[in-house]
Amino acid sequence: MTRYSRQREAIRKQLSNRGDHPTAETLYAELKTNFPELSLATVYRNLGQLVSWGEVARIDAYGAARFDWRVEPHSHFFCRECGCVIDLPEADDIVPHNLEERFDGVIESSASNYFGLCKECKEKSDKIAKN
Amino acid sequence: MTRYSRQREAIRKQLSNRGDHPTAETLYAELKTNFPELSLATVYRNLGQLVSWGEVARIDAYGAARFDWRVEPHSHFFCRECGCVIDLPEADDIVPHNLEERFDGVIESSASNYFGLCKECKEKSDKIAKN
DNA sequence: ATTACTGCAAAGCGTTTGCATGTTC
DNA sequence: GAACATGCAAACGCTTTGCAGTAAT
Repeated sequence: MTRYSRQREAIRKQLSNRGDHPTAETLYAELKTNFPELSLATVYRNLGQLVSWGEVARIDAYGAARFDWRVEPHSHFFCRECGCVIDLPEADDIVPHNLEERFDGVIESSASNYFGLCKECKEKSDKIAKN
Repeated sequence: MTRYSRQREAIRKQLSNRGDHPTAETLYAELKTNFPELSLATVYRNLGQLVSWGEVARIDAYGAARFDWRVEPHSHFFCRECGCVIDLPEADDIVPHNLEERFDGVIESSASNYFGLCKECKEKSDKIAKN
């Protein structure tokens, strides 16, 4: 059976308070300030549990995994400049019609990833281009 | 300038001969039989170059990266059972209309990933279910 | 009292890098 | 002979695991 743990509760709270998609390391650093004895392994272990319980989504990003409080399927944008990950305005993780008919296996889920420059990085590069 | 190398040529050939999406390790193991002095680092270095030259695509899969001779954008299916990666019948990596208008950055590319059971694994699990 | 959860450190995996040597131009 | 490419091993970054101790039920 699963038991209460202060650490898990803190991780849950921290992740739900942030709207974004922190890495385990980021979460760890933040929690560590008010929780000096916390260990990174505990963060990973708890995130793993939350994911397996369907409370949290794991975004297998390029580099370190990111964790997302929003579990409903939705798309993500990855900025190639600053590495940030942004929720896209609406879910479009819909399997295109015909695809399932023409594919011989079973498609259970899908994820669309978009790549480019986020607003901030776009503005920065525009500025540089003007000079 | 870039120079000829037997190793790079062998990697190119091996990757283009296979229709699938091998990992660096798989490629290395295969080439090693006819090329005993080959080093894994060389495989990684050359794959990296081929990717940066646009000759090969890197699929940042879950676990180890996979490499794909097909560079035109197309979707991939990941089997949760055997871990295989399959090209999907047709490219649908099209940025949904409206999305670019409602997103404040620049979307340069996208990738759709599908997850589930491949044909073989589906048949296996069907068989087990019948017993 | 039982057994889940913790912290720590060590190991794991995939990948990259430093360096001396070999190869291509 | 200049510079790119190689092989090897060591280091890397992210993540998991083994273990002895702590804490929740």
